[in-house]
Amino acid sequence: MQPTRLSRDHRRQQILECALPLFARHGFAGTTTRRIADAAGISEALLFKHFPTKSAIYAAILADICSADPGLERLRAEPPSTRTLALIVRGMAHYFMTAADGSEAEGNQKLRLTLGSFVEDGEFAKILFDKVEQIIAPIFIDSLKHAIEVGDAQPGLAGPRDLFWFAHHTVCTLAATQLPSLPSLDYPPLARLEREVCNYILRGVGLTDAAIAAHAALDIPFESFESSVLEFAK
Amino acid sequence: MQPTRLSRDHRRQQILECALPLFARHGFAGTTTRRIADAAGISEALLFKHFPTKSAIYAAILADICSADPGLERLRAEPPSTRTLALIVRGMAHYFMTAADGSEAEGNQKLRLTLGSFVEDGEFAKILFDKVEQIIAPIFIDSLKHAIEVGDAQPGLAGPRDLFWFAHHTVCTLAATQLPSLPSLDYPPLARLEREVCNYILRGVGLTDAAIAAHAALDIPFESFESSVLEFAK
DNA sequence: CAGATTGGTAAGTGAGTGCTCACTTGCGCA
DNA sequence: TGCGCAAGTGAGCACTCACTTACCAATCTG
Repeated sequence: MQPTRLSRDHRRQQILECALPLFARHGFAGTTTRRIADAAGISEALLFKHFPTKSAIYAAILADICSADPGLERLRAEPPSTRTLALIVRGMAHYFMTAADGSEAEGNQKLRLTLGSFVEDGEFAKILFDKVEQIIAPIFIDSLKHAIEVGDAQPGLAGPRDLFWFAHHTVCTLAATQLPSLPSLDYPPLARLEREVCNYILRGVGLTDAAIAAHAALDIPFESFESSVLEFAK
Repeated sequence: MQPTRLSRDHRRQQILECALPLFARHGFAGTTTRRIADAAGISEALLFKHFPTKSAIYAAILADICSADPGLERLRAEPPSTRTLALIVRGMAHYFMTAADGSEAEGNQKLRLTLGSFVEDGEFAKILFDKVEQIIAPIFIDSLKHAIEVGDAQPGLAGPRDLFWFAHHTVCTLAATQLPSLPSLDYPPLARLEREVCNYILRGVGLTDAAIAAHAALDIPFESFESSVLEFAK
């Protein structure tokens, strides 16, 4: 049969794209180079002409995925406000829930790799979290501080930065329970669950019930975190 | 050298105990039967006289660990109250935090297996969560309902059962970030972090700041979830 | 069109995998 | 005391692992 001849960069990229779902689903040890080669439609030999070791493929995937979070950076320009805070929480919840839902989604595989990273050395999770802390956390923190000044929120025991991560943690495991084909926990339908967990988080963060109610109008259907941000940016 | 001759049950149990940390740290695919046999100080042949396959060893471990949660059932007799609610949340946080801390702790390995289960088929997580829902959730739910009646808490969008799991999710990922030898997130010292996250959860669950403050006295040092329960039971 | 470069593979390599077999050792009990 | 049987093993099975070697066949360059 005729082999499809690709340029070096294209082939490399194709290998990574084919390997990602395998590593995400079966972990590092559970993924063989033979299966990666099969998925990419090439021989193992060619695989090892592009990457010196199996570990190198894994590392390249983790590096790639860390530097690809489009749409989030748009939020950085938004003014700190209670509304922005509610929007971030809502967007975060939606992002994680859709990640768990669509088995082919990019977020799904990112979540799987993150959970796997916890069990291993945690390095991937650390890199990813560093990036999140730089990009999203500041807006959250400023918005929460603003909400406290305005009287929409009451200061709590934990600082805004820790509260941001607590919010993240809540939706992270929540999404994880819905990740397997057979969810580990029964929950109400996604749309309702999303609103429930937002309510919990906003309360936990210190927002008053009045402030939460005032921003319940945000409960418009979002297509994705990015699109919600775009919508708000109008 | 002289082999130590054990009875069938003893040997079987010993194999499981030796295999648990290996599966927890390296996953199913990453753990070899040779290493298990080495850890148990026996030959691979003997291993396969006790278990027909490697999978059977893994399954036996998961089954064992699901049915071993001492101390929790004592809580079931406690009267539903705001104080009990605060105690459960505090105990849950402490249980997860110490699980992440001590690398040899039983909770550590349970957490690792649970996270791994999410990435795989989620079956182990489902079994474990079913058990938790039967044992701990009811006390939490009754206590929260009681707190609402008494005026210590305000009803929220989510029902008590979902709120219980939200609380669990928060501490679960929190613990996961502290699990690797190199934590994925920097946090304040354990004792403070524990109080911070309890504050967040109790707020999220709907408790008024007054009620939370009233039960801040629970912030006595706990040795473990079990001991905290025992202490309260006096 | 010669020749160098590059994308690509068939057919291996030693090391290691889960698992088995023929066999030995030692304890409980008649 | 000696026999039966369970505990225990060394050696090696068939197979898979990550990774190499040796060799094509296109394409580019002059």
